[in-house]
Amino acid sequence: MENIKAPRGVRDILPDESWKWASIFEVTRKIAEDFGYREVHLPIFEQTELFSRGIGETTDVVEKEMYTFSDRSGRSLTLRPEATASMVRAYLEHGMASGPQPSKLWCTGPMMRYERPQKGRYRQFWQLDFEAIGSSSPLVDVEVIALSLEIFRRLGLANLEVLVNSVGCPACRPLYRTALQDYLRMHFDSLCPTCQGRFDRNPLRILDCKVETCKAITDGAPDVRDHLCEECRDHFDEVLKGLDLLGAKFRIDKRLVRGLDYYTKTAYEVLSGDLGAQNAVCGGGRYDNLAEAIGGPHTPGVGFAAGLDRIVLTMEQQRLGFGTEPSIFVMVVVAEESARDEGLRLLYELRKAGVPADMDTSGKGVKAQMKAAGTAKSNFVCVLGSSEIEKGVVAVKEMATGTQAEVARGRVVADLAARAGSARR
RNA sequence: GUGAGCGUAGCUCAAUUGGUCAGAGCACUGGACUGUGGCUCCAGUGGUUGGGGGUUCAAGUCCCCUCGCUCACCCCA
Repeated sequence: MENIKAPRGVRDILPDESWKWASIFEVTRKIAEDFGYREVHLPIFEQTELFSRGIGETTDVVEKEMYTFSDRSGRSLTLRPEATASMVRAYLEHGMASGPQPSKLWCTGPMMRYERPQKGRYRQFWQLDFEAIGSSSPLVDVEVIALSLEIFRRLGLANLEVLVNSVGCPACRPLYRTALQDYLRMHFDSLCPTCQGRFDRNPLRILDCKVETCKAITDGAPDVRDHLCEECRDHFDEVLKGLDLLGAKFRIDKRLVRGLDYYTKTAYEVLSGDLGAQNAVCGGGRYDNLAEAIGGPHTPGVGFAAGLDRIVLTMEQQRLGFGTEPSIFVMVVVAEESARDEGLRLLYELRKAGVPADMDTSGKGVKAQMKAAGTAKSNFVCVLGSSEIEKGVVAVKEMATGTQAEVARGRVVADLAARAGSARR
């Protein structure tokens, strides 16, 4: 412990927690199938330009949060800070536009951002990422949002808030931007210093400032929806209509803006009421300009990223179940040294039969082996000693009841396999 | 990058105004019960008190530096 520790902001997911993650992946994988999304595995690092051009040169992510390095040939590479840009790159690189549209893809894995760690924020964090690329239909926006809500529904998450908004497109956003600036200019002196700094660079961000005085000012600010072009307005209406149709509970939040440049039209976010300041458990929206930004043909797309670390935090906070923690079903206990070979044989027969089984290898006494079986929460113990071997039986003890019975050696594996099978259902 | 709080055994925490203060519980290992767990009792393993420097007769306890953790700002998943 003296010297080498995990770097700041990263952590180990140990066995007591990893099985919970596995159960979330299982649920997610099933939902992906149910919605027709196929899994892809993407590289964990990319050419730096993919992100600097895709996400936007002036965004916080690109300006100060990327892990960028040169490899041995001098190429500039970056550990991915998010998955969407990679997904679109893969879509373009493999000509997926020639397949059925939209291409519905998903992936999971770690993302890396150099940020100050705090509750729910790590330098390496896991996301579930779903993207539908190649369609501009608002029904796809609806599907993506519905899919994310279905994940949370099946996991049992409560106390969530769904915020939806439209951030317009290159045609109408600039007009709104100036309208907003015109309004804010009248109150410029009352804005907090941070917002005064944002005024020119990114006035939309002022809308979600947490300072009370800024909030009061932006309460009266012009609404994006009144400034959307006809196309964006129709699109937004269709999305809202679709969500209503599915009975989705959401709130239109005119303050919802996005930190990444590539977003157009639909923007949405799912907030957890059981996290700290970092309360977004999922964020997404439409990004019709991303493909062009990274050098491809105009290709519309929608998607979302959900934060696994935050989902787990919320689930633990809400004391939700994670399915079943895997455990050893049978412990083989060897009563005497002379029974060790037979014990080993039995152990591997059980394992081959698909019964989770284990055995002590350190030569401990029977009592200690029993205790280990208890700690491992094993359902059964098979005791083997010279007397059992002579009689051709195995003493099978059911740990929960404490009852023990002799079972013929020839039948014991099939018998336990049957019990393990029914126990798992 | 900024601010605040905190760093004592694997875990959770004790240690009066600096003076046997390096401890307890849990966990782990062994024993009481020489072939049987979960209860009880006993014993044992385990810490250069995050690291470095300073003040002092004496520092876990005070001061400085450093590293780390936590929460918040910022930003987002």
